[in-house]
Parts: sequence; C-alpha cells; structure tokens
Amino acid sequence: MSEELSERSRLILQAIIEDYTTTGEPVGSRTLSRRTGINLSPASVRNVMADLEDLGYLYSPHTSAGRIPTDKGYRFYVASLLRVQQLSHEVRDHLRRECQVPELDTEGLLREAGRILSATSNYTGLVMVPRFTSAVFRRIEFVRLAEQRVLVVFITQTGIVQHKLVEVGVPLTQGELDEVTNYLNQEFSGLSIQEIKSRIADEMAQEQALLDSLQYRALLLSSYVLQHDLGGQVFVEGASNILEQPEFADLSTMKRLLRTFDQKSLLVELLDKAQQVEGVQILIGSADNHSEIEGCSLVTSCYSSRRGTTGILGVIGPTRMPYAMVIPLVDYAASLVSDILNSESE
Amino acid sequence: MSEELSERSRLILQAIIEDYTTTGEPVGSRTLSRRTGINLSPASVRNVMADLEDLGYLYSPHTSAGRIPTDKGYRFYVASLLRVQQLSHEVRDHLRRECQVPELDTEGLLREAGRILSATSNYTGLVMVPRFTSAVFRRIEFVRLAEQRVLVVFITQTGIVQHKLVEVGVPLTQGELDEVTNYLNQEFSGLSIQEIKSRIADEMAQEQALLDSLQYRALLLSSYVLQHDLGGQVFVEGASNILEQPEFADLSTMKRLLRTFDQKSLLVELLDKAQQVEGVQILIGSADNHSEIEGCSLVTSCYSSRRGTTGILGVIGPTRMPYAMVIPLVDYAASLVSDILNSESE
DNA sequence: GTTGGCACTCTTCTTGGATGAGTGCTAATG
DNA sequence: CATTAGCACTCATCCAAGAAGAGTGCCAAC
Repeated sequence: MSEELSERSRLILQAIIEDYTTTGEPVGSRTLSRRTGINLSPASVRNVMADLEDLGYLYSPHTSAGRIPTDKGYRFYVASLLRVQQLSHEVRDHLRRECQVPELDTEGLLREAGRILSATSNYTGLVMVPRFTSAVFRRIEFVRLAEQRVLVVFITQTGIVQHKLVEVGVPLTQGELDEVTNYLNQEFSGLSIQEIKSRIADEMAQEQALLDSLQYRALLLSSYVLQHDLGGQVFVEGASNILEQPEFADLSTMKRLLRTFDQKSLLVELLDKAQQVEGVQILIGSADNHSEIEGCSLVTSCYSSRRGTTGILGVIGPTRMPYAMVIPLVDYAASLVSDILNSESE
Repeated sequence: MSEELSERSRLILQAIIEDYTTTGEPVGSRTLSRRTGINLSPASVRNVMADLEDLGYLYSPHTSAGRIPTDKGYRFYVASLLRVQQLSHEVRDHLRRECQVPELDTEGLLREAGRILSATSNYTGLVMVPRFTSAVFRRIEFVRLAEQRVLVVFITQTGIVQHKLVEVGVPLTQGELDEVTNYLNQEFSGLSIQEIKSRIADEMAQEQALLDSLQYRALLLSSYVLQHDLGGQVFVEGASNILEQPEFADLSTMKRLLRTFDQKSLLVELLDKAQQVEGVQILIGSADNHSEIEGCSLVTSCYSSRRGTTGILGVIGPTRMPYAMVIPLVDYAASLVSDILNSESE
C-alpha cells in the first residue's frame, strides 16, 4: 500500500477535512467540486474519495451520506497538510494580559491558563501541575497537628505549595519540628528533588551511628515525605464546553466524557505520556485503547521554568477541531506560562 | 386559603411524592388507588388531587397525564410528612472507614467526603472549605519569591493550608521575612482570625511611632493578607452523576447545570447562605430567583471543629430526590467530618 | 361521601410515502 | 487514458395521519 498520496488526493483530503471541521456534516462530492481550488467534476472527486476511503483516510457513515475523515485521515492531515496559523497580536496581548494578574500565585496562574485555554478554544482546558520529581526545592515546613501527626508543607522554587499529612512513629514537639525545618531549609534549599533524594541517601548512611540525632530524624522524615510523588494534579477547566459539541450530543458519549473528567486518573496518564515529548503534541482519537475518550483529541504542550520544572497544559476536544487555531493557542499558552513562571521567581 | 390539610389529603400527597420519587413519572389516580394504604376508588382520589392542585401542591404537565408535586408540595412534604430513615449500621461503618484514611490531610478529607456523598447518593457532592474568618490560626510562613513578591502560606488549627501571593511595596530579604514569620507565629498562634484582626488594629496604632520596626512591618503584612477572606472554595464531586437524572435529560438543562458547577460562584453563594443555619438545611427548587438551578434541591449540613471553624457540605440533585435517604446521609457525613477534624488536631 | 361510567383531551408510537442528498457504475468524450 | 455526464439505487430525514393508551373531569347513581 503506497502511502504516497498524489497531489490531487492530498488537496481533496485537505478540503474534506477543512470543510468537515467547519460544518460538522459529512462532505459530499458535489460540495467539494464547487469549492474554489478544486476544478473537478463531482464524478472525479468521487473517484478520489473512493481511493481515500480504501486507504483508510475517510469513511462514510452510510451509503447516501458524504465522507468523514477517520482518525488516520486526521493524523495525516496534521502531519503533512496542516498549515498552522499565527495567533494575531491582539489575541496574544489579550491572553498575556489575562495571565499577568499580579495577585495570582502559581497555582492561580495555572488555573487561569486552563480557563483561558477553555474560553478561547471553546473546548476543555487541561493543566497538570508539575510533578515534584522535576521540581526545585525552596522550602519545607513541619507543623504538628496532633501527637504523631505532622503536616508537611512543601514549597518549590516556582512557588507551588503542596502539603501532606505524615504519621510519624515517635511523638515530636513543635520545637523539635522547627529544628528539623531549619536544618532542611538550610541544607537543601535550591536543590532539585532528585539531588535531595540522593543526598539524603548518602547522609543517612553516614549518620546511622547516631540514630537519635536531629539530622537523622530530619532525614528520615524528609525521605518519607519524598517517597511519594507529589504534584501531578490536573485542573480541568470548562468541562461543560464539551456539551456544545454536536458530536457528543448523545447522552452516553457525554456521560463517558464527563465521567472521565471527574475521575482525572486517565487524564493524568495521558498527560504524563504527552509530557515526554517536547513542543506541541497532538494525540488524535483513542490511539491506544482508551475508549473513554473516543472521538476526542488532545493538543498539549509543556511549560517549564528555567530551573527545569516542567508541567503540561493543553486542550481536549472533539477530533473535529480547528487544529490550525488550537495548536498555536496551546503553544502560546505554554510559552506564556513559562515566561511568567520565570519572571516571577528569581 | 386554609393550609390545614385533611388527613386524607396528606396521605395522598405523601403517596404521590413517594411514587413520583421512585418512578419519575407523573402519578395517576389509578396507580394511587391500587396502592396499599389507600382504599379509595380512582374517582375519589381524583377529587382530592384536584383539591391539592388548587392549593398549589401538585400540577399536571398536560390534561391526560398524572400529577407531579410542585416545589411547594415538596416543601410541605419535607416539613410535615417526611419520616427520615436511619442510616444502617453497615452504611455508617462503611462511610466511616472510607473517611478515616490516616494519610488524608484535611483538604483530602473534605474532598473524600464529597466523593462519598456523591457516590452514596448518586447525586453531586458539594463541600465548602471553612471560611477563614471562622478559623483559628496555627501558623504562617512568608517565602520570598522575587524581590517584591512574597508567598504567604497560612495554616489553620484544623490543618487547612492556604496560600496567597503578596506584592510588597518594599524589597525584603528572606531573613527579614523569617523574623516576621517568627514574630507572628509567637504572637498569634491559637487565636481566631477575628481576634487577630482586632489585635493587629490595636497594635498598629501603638507601633505607629516606629514605622520601620519589625513589628510594624509584620503587622502591615499580615493585615494585608487578612483583608482578603481566604477559604470558601467549593469542591464539586461527581458532577457527571446529574447526567443520569432523567429530569435533566434535555441538553439545555444539562448545560445550564454543568456550567453552574464549572463556575462555582453561585454554589458558593448558596452554600454561604445555607451555612447560617444549624443542622440539616434543605433548599428546594429555586426558592429565590436562582434560575440556574431550577429543578434542583440542595441538602446541606455544617461541619465544624471544636474550635469553631465551620464549613458546609451537602448534596445537590433533582428536586425529585429520596429525602428520607439523603438527609440522614448528609447529616452523618457532616458529623463524621466534624469528628475526624476534632480527633486529628489537638 | 363515594363510586362507576363515559366522553374528552392530549401525548406517544407507528406507519407509509415523499424528498433529497449522495453514491457507484457505465458509457461517452476530449 | 483521464475526465465527465447520466442514471439507477440506497438511505436517512421529514411529515402527516391514524391508532393506542393514559388520565382527567363531570355526572348520575349508590
């Protein structure tokens, strides 16, 4: 099967996808042949369409309907046919202004970015908080809640605050915890979590002699805290937008999607996978067997601070999506967030 | 208009509501007269139903359909007819076990409570984080992110962590911030936010002479932080559950509801209002002109820690709701959360 | 006061035909 | 040999009309 498409086939595939993207209706040969840029009779168009269908780029929902692009068709389109538009300066400025609210802390910024993605695209915005393994440590704080329960508050260089409850084996006073706090902040501030982990392992080996020492306790506590990967929450903004999509009009599809948004675990999985790629990443259809998001596509891009902390944000919507608009939007949003993260913390 | 209903009317209204609650279909006179407990012919039942309709407790969607309770009907039912069931011991134990995960911090506990409410009721769970005005202060922390940007982390006695970015007028070093931190923690720990606010006002008046002193700076910063009411976020769990409700089957209703859940501001308003009442509070229909949640009811109850911090949790679902089940569920969930909050912190 | 009977209303479901969009195939055309 | 006009065929969609069924309101009888 030669995957080399003739110039004409490419032209027609592109036309079909662009038409379908705007109308949402199956595209017929008649409509296409009327289109400027294609000077062929409906019959000729039909021939090409039949070929494209054989190759798996198109399908028709039933005999007397037009053609609809398949996931494969979309993938080919995005990879080879799509011309990404530039975001206009007005839009860029507008987005920038919306993000640069000085009162917004990092979490607020990420949420806001999600809202903007959702509002601008009319789809659903997704933002994943950076995983802590990729983060740089700024400050830690231990607060004693009950005799053996300690609240650990953890702040990264980019200003993300996470907390966690720890059940400690020994009763500890707040005074002791304060000492631990000071020790850790002096010792580790500015290091990446990775570095800290290995430092802890080293030092614990050394300190083993003085099992009761402050340091040893501090190390024990922090190694305990760090063994669980914090971060990785996902903000879903504008979930209700997907209800506007005609392709999701039927109830069971809608339920499936919203349930997926509610649970978030699948989203985390997908985003984690997408995060391994640089630049804008486009996942079309349920490439693997993620039947939950059948009919959906995911356009994502990583954002990062200078120090290597990276998270990911993007848009999820129907596969029939104006990629030419959405891709630069996501791209710009990611760079915007990166910029602001870098300018905020020093 | 005599609002005193005869025994028979009450019986029939109750029967209609209970029937309608389980089936979701308009209830006809035939169905009712067959019901055990009502030994009347359909014709007699019809007479009573006509009376109840005149009084505004029922209405019929069209001539040849049965009757459906109005909001007023439901309110009367809940106020005068409803017998609340007890939650079985198994359910109670089950819920308690789900909440008592030792690793769960306070925020996690609240989220989990929402999830449980949603999963058990099959509606949507709502939990509002206690407003800080009702909270007791445990600890504050200032972290310098950039020259004039300070991240304030705020921890309440119940273990709720909130943070906020503050733009300070003067450049401050982390060392200075640490001093401020220590001062505030020593000075204010254990006081309620209300008390702190008035203390700050007092002390600032005294310190005014030494505008540059550490204390003055600390007070200035903290008064700035406290002027915005933190807390009050709402967790919405199981939003997709409302899609299962046949009364919300039509698309526009669904959109309206999910959009309301997305925005949350209306929910905050409603919950804030409900929080002023003790015990289980039941809001049926859009009592006021909240058309966004038309057809919905809200069953809420406050939870609180011993120290007076109070938040609110509950369930939102269609007005056609088995109140006899939902009310004790919400009630128990609130007391469960209160218990755990009290047992966790000392 | 209660009940059976009955005419009436209104929704819902089904059926069947008309319409129209779009296809695939074939034969004619440049 | 690619292109195109023509044509038979297939389906989905729409609409109207009729049948079925549920439930009501009212009246007269018990």
